Amino acid sequence: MSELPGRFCSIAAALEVVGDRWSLLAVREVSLGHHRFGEILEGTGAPRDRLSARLKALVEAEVLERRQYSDAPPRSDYHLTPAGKDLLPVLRSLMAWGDRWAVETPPVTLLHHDHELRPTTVCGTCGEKVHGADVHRRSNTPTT
Amino acid sequence: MSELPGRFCSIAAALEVVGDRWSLLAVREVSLGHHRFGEILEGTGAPRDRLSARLKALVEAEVLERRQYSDAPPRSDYHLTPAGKDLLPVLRSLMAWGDRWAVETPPVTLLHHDHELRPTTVCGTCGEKVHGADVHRRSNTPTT
DNA sequence: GACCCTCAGTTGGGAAATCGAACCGACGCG
DNA sequence: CGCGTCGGTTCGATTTCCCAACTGAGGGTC
Repeated sequence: MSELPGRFCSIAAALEVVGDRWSLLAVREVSLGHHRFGEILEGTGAPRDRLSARLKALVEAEVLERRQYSDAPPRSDYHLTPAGKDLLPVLRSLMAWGDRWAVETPPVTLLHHDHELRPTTVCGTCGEKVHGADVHRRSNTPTT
Repeated sequence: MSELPGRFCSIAAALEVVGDRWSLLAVREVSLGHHRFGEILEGTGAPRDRLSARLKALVEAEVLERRQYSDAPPRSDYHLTPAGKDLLPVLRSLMAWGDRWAVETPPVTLLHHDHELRPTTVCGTCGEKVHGADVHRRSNTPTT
């Protein structure tokens, strides 16, 4: 992780890992069950070399795991690590935003069990739905 | 919005708008109450020209609004539109991910009223906490 | 009015990332 | 042997990015 010029925060840190043009789309493809290079290539539309580099970086960052599933011919596929699975809420919120503000017709709907999923953020501590006005920042408590 | 080569989805559409290196950081700065160009510049660490271009694009995409608050000298500042405010859940989930997987020490804590906010995704329809295994995709219902 | 400062950009040129297309090597098939 | 597939890598051209310098409108001071 390089020295960042701006304010340090975990959003910037997260974007250092998955903030480029293709990473999140690659994670989306893997999460959709497309594990092989060619599938991810087609699903994302990324150039081969970019995808190759990104997958390498995501494996390095432990977002994806590369598994060799055949020796002859040598074939491997990509799977989500725990960190990768933890990106799914990010993808869901991004998709919800895109549905609302970046496309005319939402192309897919997520199903939660048998009904529509409407992703909603609540506070894990008190269970209450989160409204922007209720949230404030606290500097890191310097208690070592 | 250009023609995308890969699978069409709202995640890709969202990333077309805010998927570059500086957009989300700029939105973060504005959401933190830093509305002026110089503040956003310092907070993000972006080059001036990049930031200028990004802010222009975000205004164009109706994520930010530019308001002239002084004629002499001509000064304007940037505010979140409804679409911009709707990005806050994305930022929160990204921050939660970064806290967990991209930094050692979470530098800030969000407060919900007077206690720690732990962002959690629930289904808005049934209120149940969302687990990845419960979520499935449905193609767009072609019912016009 | 001369001088210097701030703020919000714009401009220019070089460095770096990105792109599409072509190529490569290991293998499988007939 | 010749062809096709899969998963990349390499190449050259294009695009984007970054940094530093400049602009331009105005303000503050003497």
